[in-house]
Amino acid sequence: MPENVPIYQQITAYIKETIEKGIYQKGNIIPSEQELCNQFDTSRMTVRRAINDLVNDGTLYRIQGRGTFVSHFVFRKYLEVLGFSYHMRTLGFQPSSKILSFEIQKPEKNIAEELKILPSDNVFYLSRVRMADLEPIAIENVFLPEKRFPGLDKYSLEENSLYDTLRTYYKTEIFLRHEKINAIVAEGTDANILFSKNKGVVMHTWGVDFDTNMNPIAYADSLYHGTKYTFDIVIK
Amino acid sequence: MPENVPIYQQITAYIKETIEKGIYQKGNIIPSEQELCNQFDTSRMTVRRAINDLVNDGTLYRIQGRGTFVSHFVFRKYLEVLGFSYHMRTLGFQPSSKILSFEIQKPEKNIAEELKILPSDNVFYLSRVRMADLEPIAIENVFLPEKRFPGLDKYSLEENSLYDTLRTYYKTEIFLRHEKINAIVAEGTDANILFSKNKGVVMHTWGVDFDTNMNPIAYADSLYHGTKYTFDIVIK
DNA sequence: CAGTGGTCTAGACCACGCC
DNA sequence: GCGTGGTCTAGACCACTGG
Repeated sequence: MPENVPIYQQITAYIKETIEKGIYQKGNIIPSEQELCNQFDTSRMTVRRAINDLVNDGTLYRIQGRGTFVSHFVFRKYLEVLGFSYHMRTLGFQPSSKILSFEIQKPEKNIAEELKILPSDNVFYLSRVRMADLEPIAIENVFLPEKRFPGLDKYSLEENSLYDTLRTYYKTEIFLRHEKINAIVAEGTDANILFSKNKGVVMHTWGVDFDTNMNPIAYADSLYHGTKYTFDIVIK
Repeated sequence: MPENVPIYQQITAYIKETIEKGIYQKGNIIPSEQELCNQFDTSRMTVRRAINDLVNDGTLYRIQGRGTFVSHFVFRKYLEVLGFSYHMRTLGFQPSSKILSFEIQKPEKNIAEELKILPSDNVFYLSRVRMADLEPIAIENVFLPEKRFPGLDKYSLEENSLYDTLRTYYKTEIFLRHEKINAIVAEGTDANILFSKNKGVVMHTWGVDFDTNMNPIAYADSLYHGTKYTFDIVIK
C-alpha cells in the first residue's frame, strides 16, 4: 500500500492537492501536526519535515501556539527557472520560438569562465526569438557546454522547451539561476526584431544556470521587451 | 555554557563563520554529520536541521554517499530584501538618501488592496532619492500602513535604513518580497533627478513586502537607473 | 567494504496563543 | 490549562559513493 515514495513527500503532495482543490483555503488553518501524524500513521518529525518544505517554498506559514496556515500568496516562484515557455503558458499566452542560430562555437573568455570550461572546449550557441501569441517578446542567447550535452543539436528547440529537453534527454534539472538585470536601449537588428523600429527599451539579463550539484550548465544573455514583458520575482 | 540560542542555530552560525574565514573553502567538503554530532555533543537530527537551513539558502549542497560541500557560489541572496543601503555597502559604495516627501496620505485603491487595508486608512508615503557615493541611483516610493507603524515619522530615514528602523522599533522583519520589474523611459522630474536630462532608461519595479506571517507591510514603486544599477538575483 | 547522507521512530520538554 | 508549534534525543535501517 505505501508507495516507495517517502512519507514526507506523500504528505506535501497531499497538502498541495487539498490546497489546489480549495479544501484548505488561503489564510485558513490546516490540520495540526498531531492530526497529520494520526492521519498518515507516522511520527511528528516526519510530518514536520513535510510542512517545513512547504513553509520554505512559501506555501504555508506557521504561528507558534496557533497553528499552520495556507499563505495568502498566489505563489509563482520557480517561474523563471522553469523557463519562458512555461511562464507564458501560465499567463495564458501561446509561446513559440524562432531560431536565429544554433551552432557549435568556441566560447568567449568570460563565458568559458562562467561555465567552468576551457576556452578550447566547444559550446552550443542557441539564439532564439521568443514569442507570445506570435508577438516577439525576447531574444535569448544561450551557451551550453558540448561535453555535457552531446548531440543536443539533434533536438528541435523550435517547438520544445530547452529545459524540457535537458530534463528528458540529459536528466538535467536546473536547481538555481544566478541572474543580473539592467535596462538599456536596444538598437540595430535586436531593436528591429522586438520593436520593428531602430530603437527600443529592453531589460538586459545575463547569468548562469546551475544543477543540484552547483555545476554550471548554461550561460544566457537575453533581451526582453521593456513593456511587453514583466519579470515577476519572489525574493526571500 | 550553552547559550539560550538553539543548538542548530549555533551550528549554522559556526559553519557560516568558518566559511567566511576561509577555513571551509568553496567546493570543499565540510565535516560529516556524525563528526558535527560529536563536536557539538548533539543528535544527528539537530545537525541535519542546521545543515538543511544552509542547503536551503544555497550555502551548502549535499551528495548522498559522499558528503556535504560548500557551494561554489558567491551567494548574495536576500540582498534586495535587506534593502538598498545594505546592497550598496556590500558593493563598496557609501549609500545615502535624500527625502523628497514623507507624509500621511489616503492610499490609492490598488495600494490599499495590496496592503489589505481600507481606502479610508492612512498610509505613510515616503519618497526618497537613493544614492551611492552621492550619485543618484534610484527613486523609491514606499507606502506603509500607519496602523502598523504608528509614529514612524519620528525617525530619521535620511540617515537610517527603513528596514533597520522597522526591525528595531517595530520588531518587524521582512520575510519575502513579491516584485515585478519592467523597463521604461523616465521623463520629467524623475529623469532630471537620475540623469540630469529630460529622458533616461530605467527599471521600474513595484511590489509588496511581507512579514513572516505573510501580512503585507509595505508597498514600493521605484525607478532604478538603467545602467548604473544592476539587479542581482538568485532564483531557485 | 566502510562511510556518507536520506528517511524515520517514539518519545521528551519548552514557548507561545488563547480562553 | 490546553493545544499549538519549536527544539531535541538516541537510536534505526536504507541508498549511494568510493576504494
